[in-house]
Amino acid sequence: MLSLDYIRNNKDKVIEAAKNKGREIDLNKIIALDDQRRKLIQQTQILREERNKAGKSKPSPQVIERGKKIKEELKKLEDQLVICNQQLNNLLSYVPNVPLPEVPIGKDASENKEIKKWGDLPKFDFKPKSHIELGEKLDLIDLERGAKVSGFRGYFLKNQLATLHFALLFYVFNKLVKKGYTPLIAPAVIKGFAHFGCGQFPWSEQDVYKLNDDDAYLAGTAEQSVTPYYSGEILNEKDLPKKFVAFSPCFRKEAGAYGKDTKGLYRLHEFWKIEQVIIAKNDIEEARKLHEELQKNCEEILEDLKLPYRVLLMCTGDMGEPQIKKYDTETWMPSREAYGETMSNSIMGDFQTRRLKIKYRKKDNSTEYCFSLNNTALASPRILIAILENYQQKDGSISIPKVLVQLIGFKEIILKK
RNA sequence: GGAGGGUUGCCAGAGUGGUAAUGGAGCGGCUUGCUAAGCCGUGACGAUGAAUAGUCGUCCACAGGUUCAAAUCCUGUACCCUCCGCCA
Repeated sequence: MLSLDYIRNNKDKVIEAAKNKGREIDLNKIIALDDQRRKLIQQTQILREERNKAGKSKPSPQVIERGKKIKEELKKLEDQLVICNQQLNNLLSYVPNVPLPEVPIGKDASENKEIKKWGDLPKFDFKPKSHIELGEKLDLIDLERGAKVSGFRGYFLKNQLATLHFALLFYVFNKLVKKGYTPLIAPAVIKGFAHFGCGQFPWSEQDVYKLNDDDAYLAGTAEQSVTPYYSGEILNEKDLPKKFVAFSPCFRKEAGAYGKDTKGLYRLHEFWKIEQVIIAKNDIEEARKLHEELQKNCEEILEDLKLPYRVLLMCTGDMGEPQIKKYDTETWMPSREAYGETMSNSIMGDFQTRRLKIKYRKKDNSTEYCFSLNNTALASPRILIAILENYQQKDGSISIPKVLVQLIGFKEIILKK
């Protein structure tokens, strides 16, 4: 959410940003509604002031008569104000955030900028298999029974791969805990306000699972439960930034992705993630530094795992509505003969914290909305694609990344007779 | 699932129809002068304003209702606590 003051003072910027993000907004309508809202507020305040003054002592019959009149007039104005606020908030909730100047302007993924590449692509002196083939041969992934039991995009991870999955999650979780991030096991069942606060609603409602008739939804990422952790609170400046590493199950309907990535472990309804979330001061330079820190963390993880990756600076057309700057980190996946997205690192400015009412008290005693940031640390099973395919051997076995061997207790996955 | 109790500012806590006591913390200021103490100020949000000035309004979990007037009375909802039942 942008503030009305900001919108009024930066009309052209906001219009330009929405255009670059491919979103339609009607700022003139928003400003007209805000004018109307202010007028109604002023009118109600005058009447309330009169009522309050009359209420200071026992009223005379004339004052009671006048009071009845005020009550009627107020009721009319307040009803108008409710409608006005509803319309205004509805339009306002669709206004996307304004990207930073260094963000390239572009229509879609083709205009993202590659800014880094790491690691040598594996050279196989045999025909490499996809993770699906490897998973079937070594009895590590059961997609058929997954679909039978869970439905489309369902899966079982099995045998050594199930153990590897846990080891990866733990390795990454622990790595960030050691860096001073506060560990959290975060809920996956969350209320609507959390989705709205993070900017998932109103734009991506079709991608979220709703539970029965309650105010209960499944989270698509721990960002949606951890960012609202401090909602409605005022934090102390000296306690910022708050850095979290959170584990949670993640659920996505993938409603807009029918027919895309329908095979294997790439696009799933249910997966697990270690997420980094930061609540920081309202300071863009500090936010840029923290953004780089989050980026370094996820790159270190891929380097520990010795997986080749590249980093993209996302263009305006391929970033989400709340974001002002975003890096995607993509990991090499031999069967795709391409890098596939495994991490996504964003600065949100005060867009989410304004919706969630997360503020902090500054040294001069005034309050200010915080900034929020988040980046994936590890998403599994997707990352398993890269591990299985990059670590496959000529004899059909799969070696294990060194950093995990101690944790997991075996060095390779081999075909069982 | 059943029974009862509760929700007031950063915290504690008074307040049963006339518009939020009091104590403490933190922060700021002043004074004294040194293992610290005392005094003063300080809730959030909104309208108006150049203003972090003043004035006014709103906020006692949330949403409605009754009333000239609601923290206070009524209804609904959420959450917390205690006990019983069930349970990984």
